[in-house]
Amino acid sequence: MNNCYKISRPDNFDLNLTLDCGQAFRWHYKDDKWHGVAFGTPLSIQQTENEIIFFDCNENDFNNIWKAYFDFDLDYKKIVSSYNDEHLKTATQEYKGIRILQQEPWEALCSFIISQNNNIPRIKGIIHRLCEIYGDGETDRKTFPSAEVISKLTVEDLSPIRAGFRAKYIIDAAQKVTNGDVDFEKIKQNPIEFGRDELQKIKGVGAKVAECTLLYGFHKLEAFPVDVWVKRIMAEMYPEGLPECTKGTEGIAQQYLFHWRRMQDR
DNA sequence: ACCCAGGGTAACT
DNA sequence: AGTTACCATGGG
Repeated sequence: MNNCYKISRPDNFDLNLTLDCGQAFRWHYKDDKWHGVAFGTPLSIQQTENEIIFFDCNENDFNNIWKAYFDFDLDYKKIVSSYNDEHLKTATQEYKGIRILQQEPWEALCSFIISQNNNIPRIKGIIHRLCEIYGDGETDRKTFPSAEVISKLTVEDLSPIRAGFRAKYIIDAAQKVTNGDVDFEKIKQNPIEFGRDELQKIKGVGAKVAECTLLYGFHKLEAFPVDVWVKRIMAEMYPEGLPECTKGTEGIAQQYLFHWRRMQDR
């Protein structure tokens, strides 16, 4: 239980920014560490100047789960340095180290259904209650409940999580994922347009939720979620659209711009 | 009391 | 095809 696994800190990786930039909702910071659960596995993780320390984690867990989760195999330095645009240069320098997590598709889908017309603190609260009630494991380290489990619930069963009008959407998503109407394997294997159509079969999933699911759950880096903040950015800075240099990694550019713009209003 | 939040749906013109 | 009220909930 006390074993930990250390790596030297990768280029362009900042744990605090990556876990607290509105892409994942289950991590919380306490006693100099981040605590969370992904792929059914709890983790505590700490960043020092030169190292990343994974607590209660062996080499297998690192290689099988966390290496991909934190996207350590992708060269962000190279991608970000290709952004020859003034706003993007500013955002990527000021918030250097944000990465796109590779979350579980179902968790990403469910989380961003909950995100609609909602704010981040409340999204976190709803997801926390969902996991505490229907996930497995110890308190505060519960797994994210599977689509199969949620597919058998009713709107009344979900009332304690206080998701409001989104409860029926969560259940519809769980049922379609479980019965095969929405096929995650096909979304993985096919071009992004397929995933857009497939995910929007679900009630309560429109363009924005689909883009978030494709970006954070399927690592489709060309996905480009447009929420109220990105809408402001586009109106204020890119009335003609995103610059060419972001082609293929629009989702990464979006994450930097989203966080940068949000921080300006506080 | 009013407005907003990592939106989407349905019912209007 | 393009607008608009409404949807639950909670914080400012």
